[in-house]
Amino acid sequence: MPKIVDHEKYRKELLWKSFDLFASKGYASVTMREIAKEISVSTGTLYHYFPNKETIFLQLVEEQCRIDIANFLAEAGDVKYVPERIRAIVDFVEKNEEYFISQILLWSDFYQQQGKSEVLNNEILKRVAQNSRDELLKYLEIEDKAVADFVVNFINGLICVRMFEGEMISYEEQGSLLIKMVSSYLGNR
Amino acid sequence: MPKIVDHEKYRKELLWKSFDLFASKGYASVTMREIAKEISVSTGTLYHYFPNKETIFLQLVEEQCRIDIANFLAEAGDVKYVPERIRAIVDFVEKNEEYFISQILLWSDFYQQQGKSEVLNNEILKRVAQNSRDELLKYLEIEDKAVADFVVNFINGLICVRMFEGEMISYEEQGSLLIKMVSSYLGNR
Amino acid sequence: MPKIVDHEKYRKELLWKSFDLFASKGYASVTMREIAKEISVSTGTLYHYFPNKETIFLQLVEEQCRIDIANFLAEAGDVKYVPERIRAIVDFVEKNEEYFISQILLWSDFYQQQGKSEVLNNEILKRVAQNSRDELLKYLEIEDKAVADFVVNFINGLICVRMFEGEMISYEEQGSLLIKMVSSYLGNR
Amino acid sequence: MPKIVDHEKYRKELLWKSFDLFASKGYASVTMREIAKEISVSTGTLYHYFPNKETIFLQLVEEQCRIDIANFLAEAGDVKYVPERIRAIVDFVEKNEEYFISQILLWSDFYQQQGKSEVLNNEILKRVAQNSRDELLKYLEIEDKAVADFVVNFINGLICVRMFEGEMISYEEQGSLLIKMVSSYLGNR
DNA sequence: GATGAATGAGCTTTCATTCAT
DNA sequence: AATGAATGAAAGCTCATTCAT
Repeated sequence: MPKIVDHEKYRKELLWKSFDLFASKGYASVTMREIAKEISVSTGTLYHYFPNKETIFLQLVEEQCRIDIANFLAEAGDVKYVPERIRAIVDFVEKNEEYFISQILLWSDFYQQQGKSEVLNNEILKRVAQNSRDELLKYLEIEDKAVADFVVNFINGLICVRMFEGEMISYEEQGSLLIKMVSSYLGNR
Repeated sequence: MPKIVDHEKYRKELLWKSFDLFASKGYASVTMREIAKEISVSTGTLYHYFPNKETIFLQLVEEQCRIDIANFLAEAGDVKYVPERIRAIVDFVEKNEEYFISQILLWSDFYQQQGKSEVLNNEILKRVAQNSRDELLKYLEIEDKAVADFVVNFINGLICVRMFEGEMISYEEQGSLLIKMVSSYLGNR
Repeated sequence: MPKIVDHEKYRKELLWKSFDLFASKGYASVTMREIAKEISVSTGTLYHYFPNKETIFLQLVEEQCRIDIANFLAEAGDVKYVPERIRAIVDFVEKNEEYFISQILLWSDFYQQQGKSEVLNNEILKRVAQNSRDELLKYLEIEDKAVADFVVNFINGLICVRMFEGEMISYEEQGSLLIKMVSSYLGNR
Repeated sequence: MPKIVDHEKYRKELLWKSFDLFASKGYASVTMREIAKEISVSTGTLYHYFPNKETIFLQLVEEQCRIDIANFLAEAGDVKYVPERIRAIVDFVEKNEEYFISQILLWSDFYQQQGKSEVLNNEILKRVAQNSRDELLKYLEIEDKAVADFVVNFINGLICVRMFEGEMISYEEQGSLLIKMVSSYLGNR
């Protein structure tokens, strides 16, 4: 009998332990040695559970997105009207802005390291992006898919812009505008 | 002081020559040797004109943004109505998507290296971001500043989303939707 | 002592199962994990039966040589005249060239790891080398031992040269020449 | 002006300084750090002059073979008859046996590390092997190329056999036999 | 001003071996 | 006896930066 270890479970544990490091330093500048040290194993052990650095990152992204969505849904609760649901998303993003910014940074860093086509063809990333968007669309319950996409895109833009321009743009103002626009558009159709 | 003039001029020349390399490979994965080779000087010379890699990148970002706006304005021409002006921006972004993605990447990269507060307080970046937005707002000629910001934010979101999700989102669909929304909103006020 | 018998038997079984791997990849580039996987045991078990990688290799070489001779003798059959017997050897070598090359490689590898004197004094290797040569000489049935050695040496050279120079040297041509030389020499004495 | 260094000349100097290390430890077990230390430069400098370990080895083999042949020709001098020329080669090999054995070991080691097809298709190795053989054939001045090849192959075999079986085989006996065989064969044609 | 040789810390990854279970 | 998780030194190689010329 080998040492009794639930391989899968331990793998996920290691994954979570490495989260903070990636979140704070990005993909490229985190070294395998650092990860190993952070999660208190040897580099050898790290490679026993993950074939390479890229895989650690990818699996982390996947795990993490699953949790994000669950968190949001739990927190957002059931609200009746579209405007309130958009508001819930905007509020959630505002509250967790720092986190979402570090997410974009992390993805960008990975993107740069791996090259465009690698990223766009990466099965895990594709699945994660698709899944996140789907869950959000499902939550929004806007029949016109293009409009639902519009909302998601705009909110992404908001994060992105806040990242580089800071307080110049306000969630309150732009969120309200988004709601008005969408309401007006959906009402007028 | 003729010497200084030459120095400055040459510095900018070197900067421009390195542009393509950064645009296509990002910040992190470009090496100083590569830059030197691309612009046909030695690494020593590179260090004579720029104190380090980061500075090259930073100065490049600044130069480049100045030109972007000019390019856009030249290409977009004078159009009478707001919808057409939004369309012009969306088209410009679509045509130069690759370029705009590398812009985001470049900025993200810098962001990560410097830390959030550094970026938001960095004079160069602040000026550049402010300036780009101002020029765009001026071009749009939308009286309500919040709405103008809305348009700019959405387009940023579009780029960002396309970067990670690829063809899943279409400029045509989302651009048209943006125009309809804004028109409808402005008309209804 | 039935346990010991089983142990020994199992050890040899493992040895044989690892043969193909060593033969095709050499000594250095085969890892213990690979061997373990190939023979369907854990690395732990591997170390239970063999103290280290080198020992596996060494014991394999010994086992293998014993079999080589048997194989050759079985295949070669009884032929009457010296030229035909030389031809049989050359043909056998040509047919099993890949194998003989990996033999040389295996031995060289060991040689390098152990140093010259170790090799020349290594009982196992000495016995194996001696035995191979003896069997070959016995098969050749050439009375003049120097001539028999000559044949064996030449064939060794052929393998060695083919290893580094490939198709440049042909078995057909050089084998025929060897036969003519030896016949002529033996006839003329 | 850069530091004045004759790049080519210095490269060869570094090459020669690394010779002993390879000769005594083989290819695989010599590390880049060891080489760097041996020749008193940093690993960075090593990589400034050679793109990788393989290239160092290959260029060394090439340089070295050139010298070997020159040495032999210088030492062998002009001798009139074929038997004497064969004798010269055998004597040279006997005198430098240790060296030739380490050569075979070195090549074998490299062979194992790179894989068969890599070696047989390697342009440098092909050229070196061809060249060495050509020079030897030219020296032998035996009209029948097959016979000349025969001599070279046999001598290679001699080295190879001596390597593994040591004193069991004598240069004196086998060399004389080779000469007799070839003389007899050439005389009888 | 200009060159490119030189540095060496640091990177990801591998692997024989050990040992708790 | 058997397992495979764990180790960590060491491998080949990269790269921003310095500095003698």
